[in-house]
Amino acid sequence: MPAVKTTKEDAVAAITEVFRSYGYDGASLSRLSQASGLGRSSLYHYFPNGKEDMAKAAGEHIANIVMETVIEPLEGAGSLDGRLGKAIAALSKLYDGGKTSCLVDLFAIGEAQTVLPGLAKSMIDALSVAFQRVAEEAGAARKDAKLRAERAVIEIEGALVVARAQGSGAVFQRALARIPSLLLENQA
Amino acid sequence: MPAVKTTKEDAVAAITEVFRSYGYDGASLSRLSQASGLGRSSLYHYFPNGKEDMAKAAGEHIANIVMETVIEPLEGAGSLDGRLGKAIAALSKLYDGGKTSCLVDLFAIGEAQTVLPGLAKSMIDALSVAFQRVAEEAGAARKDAKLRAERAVIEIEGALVVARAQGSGAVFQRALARIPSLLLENQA
DNA sequence: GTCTATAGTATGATAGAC
DNA sequence: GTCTATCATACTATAGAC
Repeated sequence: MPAVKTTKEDAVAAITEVFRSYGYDGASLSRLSQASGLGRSSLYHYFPNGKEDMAKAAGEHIANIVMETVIEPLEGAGSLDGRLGKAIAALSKLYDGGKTSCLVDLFAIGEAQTVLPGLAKSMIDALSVAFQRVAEEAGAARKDAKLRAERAVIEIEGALVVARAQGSGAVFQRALARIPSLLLENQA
Repeated sequence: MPAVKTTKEDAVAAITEVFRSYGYDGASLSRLSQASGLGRSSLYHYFPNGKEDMAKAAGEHIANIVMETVIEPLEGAGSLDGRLGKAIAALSKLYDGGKTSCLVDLFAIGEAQTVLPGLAKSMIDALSVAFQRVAEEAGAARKDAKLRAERAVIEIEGALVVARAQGSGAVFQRALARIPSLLLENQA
């Protein structure tokens, strides 16, 4: 078998990072081409609808990572603390300790909203539901669990914004550390 | 005195809303011109350095509003509850109940970071310090107060992101309602 | 699949008349 | 201060050779 050079998967990963750094509008084809190592023509070969397709691929890429490394561990086997620990570790890795942004944030700005309708909302909903189930399993009533989950998601998104503004991921790490007590503590 | 038609102040307000809706990259001169009612030439008359100057004006505009309607009331006279209530009402108005975005978020993306260095951080810091003083006045130790303030700022920024993703301001209103207990409750 | 070349459009920005 | 006209550049996207 020949040595794999640049697979589409590699390109999608590189493209995703460009969108996460520059947002939809700021992710020009020049940057996407340079980051992926693919020329313009190659980009259009893999993504016939151009930038729009690339953004969709980036969204799916991140959604898959979140599903596999955050949501599934939360719904898997093991102790609540252990499952939550895995999810939090995955979030820390996904956002590079607070140094990278969230596509939910960036893809809900301006025109990106119309090219990727529903993506941001569906990702927020998926994480909220998973957190809610964790809180319910810990003994919280449905309504309380829903609120706790909402607060956990807000902490994550808010801490990423503050971290980016401050140029330091420390605030994100502190926020992640609060998630367990936020979801599990002081249950009836 | 002649009837005031379109003052620079009005233009800045309109321009600010464009940046808040589309981000720095998405705020094209066409949109800025249309929203402000000023032609391209007029825009360059008021803002000699073009888009960069407009973004700076937008940043200063928002910073002034935050200072006058949020920070100053927090540091003014009256009961803690009353002052905090004023600040929260101002935040609700500033973000239109969660329907508009925060420039701290949008101006910390991609190239906007370099054209407006420090703006996002300084706004986060100013609000954090004001919240911290409130928590300290309520009896919190400095370290605890600093953490409470950080969490309050995270709640605001995070709730705005989630609200935008969900297309509903309800989550932002709930977050604002949590600020008082977050800063004042369970003090030693 | 990747290359070169280029179309067509939008961008940010200027010049000069009024 | 606003207008028309325009510049140079960057953009997304496409065509056709290889």
